[in-house]
Amino acid sequence: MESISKAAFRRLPRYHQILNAFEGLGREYISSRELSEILEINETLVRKDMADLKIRGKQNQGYSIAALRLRIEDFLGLQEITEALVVGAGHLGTALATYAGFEHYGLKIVGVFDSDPEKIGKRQGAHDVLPVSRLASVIQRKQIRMIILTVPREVAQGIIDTAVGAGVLAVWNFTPCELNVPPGVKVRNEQIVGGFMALSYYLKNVSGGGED
Amino acid sequence: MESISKAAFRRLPRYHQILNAFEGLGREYISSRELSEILEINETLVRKDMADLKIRGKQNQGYSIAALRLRIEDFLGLQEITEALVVGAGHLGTALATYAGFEHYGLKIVGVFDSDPEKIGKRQGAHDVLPVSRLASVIQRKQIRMIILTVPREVAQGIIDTAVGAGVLAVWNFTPCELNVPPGVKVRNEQIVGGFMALSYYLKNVSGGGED
DNA sequence: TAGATTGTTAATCGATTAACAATC
DNA sequence: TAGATTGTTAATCGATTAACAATC
Repeated sequence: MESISKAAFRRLPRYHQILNAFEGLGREYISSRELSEILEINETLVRKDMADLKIRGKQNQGYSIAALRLRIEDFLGLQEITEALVVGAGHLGTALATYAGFEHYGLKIVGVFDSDPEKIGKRQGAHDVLPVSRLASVIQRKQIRMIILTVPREVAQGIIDTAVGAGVLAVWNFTPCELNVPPGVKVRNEQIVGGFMALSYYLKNVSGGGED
Repeated sequence: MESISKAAFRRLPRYHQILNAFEGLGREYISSRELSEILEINETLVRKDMADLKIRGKQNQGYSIAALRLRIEDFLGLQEITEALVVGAGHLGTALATYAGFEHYGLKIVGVFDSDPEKIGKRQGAHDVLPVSRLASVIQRKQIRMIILTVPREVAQGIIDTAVGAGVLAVWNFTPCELNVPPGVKVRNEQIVGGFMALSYYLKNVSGGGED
């Protein structure tokens, strides 16, 4: 398995996004200096990340935007299609299930589930909402490896157990709980409220004088 | 301004969430060992974080869950009410505007804005959707310091300029762009797709053998 | 008492940055 | 050529961990 440092790994999505934006503007090359200024990190660190990715730049021009973007996509496996199911058809689940932008990253939502009889059968984007009772069989039939969890916290662990039992290996968890999974299953916790906490801390302290 | 290391700061939301869960179960104390196992970090690191927060534990028992939770809330300013406006009344904006859980953190959504005439005037949770043209005046009148941005990327910079011009100091940014703001304004980028990228990398590499 | 636990210091590890050579 | 840039090594900085004393 190719690998880079944890810290560099966390920077990849941000590089990728900037590359997309610059590509949209028709730019061909980007320098480590530009990337470092946008991300507010050190210039050398950008070059080190590029070296770790085994990307080489051109003297006087910088790095090829297209090549770098493709390299990151390849590294992260974004060029293969990942089929995923959304469990929980609330507002957040609906937002994720219908967000068109994901297709650029190879993420394809192939089903939406809920346990609320009110929601089951209703159309949501390209899918009808299915009952959670059918989750396991769909995972097995379609060989699904990822689920996106946007259910109430009380039912999260039960659903993940079902999904993992049926063969799921990756869980994108938007519920505010630490879930238990067997070894070999990866959970990514979004814990969205963490972002608010950082801003709250800033606001609390900004008034008193200190900046940033 | 009280401060702790960046890395410790990022752990606070996770500590907080675990404390909530344990408090819900009626537990009074939690040991550094338990916290470390749930978060999959080193036990000593937990104790160091507690020391940085100036929280003292009890020999043989651990840390008082209630005291620790309150300390984190106090540190992050979660005990004051933060009024915020949601800009963008799509699915994600609606999810955030109607999520009841935020009130436990002091976050109070006091308005929802959109530029789509179809959406303006419609009820959303406790609020009517207002036109973006009125954003600046509402910010000024209510002295709003935070906005939550869930608009299409093309209009994000324009809206942030308006909001910052009207006095906003903190931006919770769910759009996939790096926004320009003057010094003294804090932007928190959620870049949700980053979470998917981490899982995609995992799935790409797990089949080949390596675990986790 | 023995066991469980906290709290602290010093050692280690990993990530970032400074310095500088190479090159277009 | 001078200037702009990459790429790499060594130095520094910050975060984590190991070791261990203290104490209930």
